[in-house]
Amino acid sequence: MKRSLEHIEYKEDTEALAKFAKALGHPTRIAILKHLENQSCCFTGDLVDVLPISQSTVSQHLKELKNAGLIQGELKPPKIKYCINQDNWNIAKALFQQFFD
Amino acid sequence: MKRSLEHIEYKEDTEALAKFAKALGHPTRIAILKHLENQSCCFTGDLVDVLPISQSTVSQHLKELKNAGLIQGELKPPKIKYCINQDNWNIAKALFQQFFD
DNA sequence: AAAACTCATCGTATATTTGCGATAAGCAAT
DNA sequence: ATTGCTTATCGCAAATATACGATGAGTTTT
Repeated sequence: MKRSLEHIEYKEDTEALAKFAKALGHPTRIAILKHLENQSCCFTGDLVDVLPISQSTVSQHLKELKNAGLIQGELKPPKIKYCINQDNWNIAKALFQQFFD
Repeated sequence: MKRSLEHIEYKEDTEALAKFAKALGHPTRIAILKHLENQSCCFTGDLVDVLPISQSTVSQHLKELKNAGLIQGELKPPKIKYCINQDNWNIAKALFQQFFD
């Protein structure tokens, strides 16, 4: 980008929807969320077993989903249990529903 | 990416949903689609007037939405009339609905 | 204390995305 | 034919995203 200063601004809902959509914009992350929907929760290792990518890459995708607010991690030493963040999930759901009429 | 060969494969629905989500993953493109939903159709110039970015950038975003199948362009010389592609829109809608339960 | 296990982070390489101005392409009107 | 209008494409620069192996941090078990 040439214009690094001055962010382009949009309405709050537009930004929020785009942010959620962006987080969903990779098949690995869709696969992770689908898995979490079934299992309701799971550990990172479970995902590494299921997905055709390395552990570090899985971890990175989890981080992005966490940043977007779609999932949350809970410490269950020595593992970490990931679940869908229901509050934000419902917000995302509502935004997409509204968007598609 | 280090592994440029051999694409990682996911289920068809997962790939399709991710592709649509990726296309929606930018506020400008959300804004464009929202505008098209209201107006049902519009010209590129209308969007350039409304959006805070240059004409060439608007054109690029339109191209991406077209590649994703979410919109289609119709020649109305000397302008181009863009509309939502209802068929694919409905497919996307169904995929998101199903995804969010 | 040491070894083992689980997961995140770092460093790196490459690909893709985003944005702009400039230019080209297509058509309409003069 | 030339001009003007509308939109796409090109060429570039900078930012982000994607992926990996290696390493680190934190626990648990031995």
